Amino acid sequence: MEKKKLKLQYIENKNTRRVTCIKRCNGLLNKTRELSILCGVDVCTIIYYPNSNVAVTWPESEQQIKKIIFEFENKPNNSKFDRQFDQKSYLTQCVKKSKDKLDKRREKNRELDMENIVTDLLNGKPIEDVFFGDLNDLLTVINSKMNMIQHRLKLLHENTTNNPL
Amino acid sequence: MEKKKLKLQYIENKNTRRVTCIKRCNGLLNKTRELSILCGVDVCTIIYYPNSNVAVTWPESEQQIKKIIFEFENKPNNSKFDRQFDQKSYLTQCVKKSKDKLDKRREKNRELDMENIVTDLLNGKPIEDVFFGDLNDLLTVINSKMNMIQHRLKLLHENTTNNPL
DNA sequence: CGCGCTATTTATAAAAA
DNA sequence: TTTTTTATAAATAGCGC
Repeated sequence: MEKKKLKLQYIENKNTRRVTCIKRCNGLLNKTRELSILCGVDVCTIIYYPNSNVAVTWPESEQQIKKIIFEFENKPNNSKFDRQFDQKSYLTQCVKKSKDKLDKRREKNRELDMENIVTDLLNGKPIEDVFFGDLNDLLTVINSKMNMIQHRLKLLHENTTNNPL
Repeated sequence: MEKKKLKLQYIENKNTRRVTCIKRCNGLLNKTRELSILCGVDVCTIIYYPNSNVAVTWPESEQQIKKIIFEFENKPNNSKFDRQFDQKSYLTQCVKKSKDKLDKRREKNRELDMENIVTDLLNGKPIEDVFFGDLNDLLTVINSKMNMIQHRLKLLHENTTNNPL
């Protein structure tokens, strides 16, 4: 049943689309209900079935839906349009956060690259084939690995000494 | 990381609830977006964060949300309240459907019970310990298993004959 | 059509960092 | 506390009846 990874685009095949629609509508309403119960949040979901005049909703009661809509339309501090901070500092913050994340990713990628190189070496790749620029980082990785190994050996030793079973 | 099966009830622990809320709000908005894109459905989700005046929504644009709400409030054949059939026959139908489902479940459970008994027997439980009332069903299960085995043996034989690799 | 199944993907609870 | 990771539960695509 070779289920392929979801491509997020309009499903052209009519029947497939219908089936998916039914499944996902149920899923969505269920998720809405769960969020409401688990976290005590005011939440509503309204779905219009295509080519029909039928709307399905959660909560199911028309009254409750109207209450939530009413709140939405009348709350002064509505939605995300009204921030506690001005637009510029908000954006600055966002950019900084993204940069930090990117840096972490890069670091992580670099580590993984190094691990791959180590694996290649262990599999017989000659050290001469490693790019010169990688050698420094490689050394760092190897040192850190050595430290880990020594640390674990020490723990193991302590364990064996204290619990000589 | 023993994640237990979700108990659908208000999460008392404040921190747990907050974390769950953030995750599930994101999940819910994402599911809403996916349904909309995959199936081309008009759909919206509105969430009020607890203890705040902030609402998060999908679609994000206030204009689009208002459009969907407007539809909801003005469509004549709104929602499930307007059925094509009268209430009584609808309920009768529902009850019958549920009963059928229950019967199927019972049957399935019975099968699983029998399989457990077979397992116990194979593990050395004496046949005398099996309840008398179960013996008949047990025989049925065993016969069906035997048929399956014979069927597969047959297939295997055909395969070997046709493709004598 | 709608149900049930199952391989996979996705979501997420809880632990670790 | 927030973030990341990990392991498990839940959703669901594709298929057959």
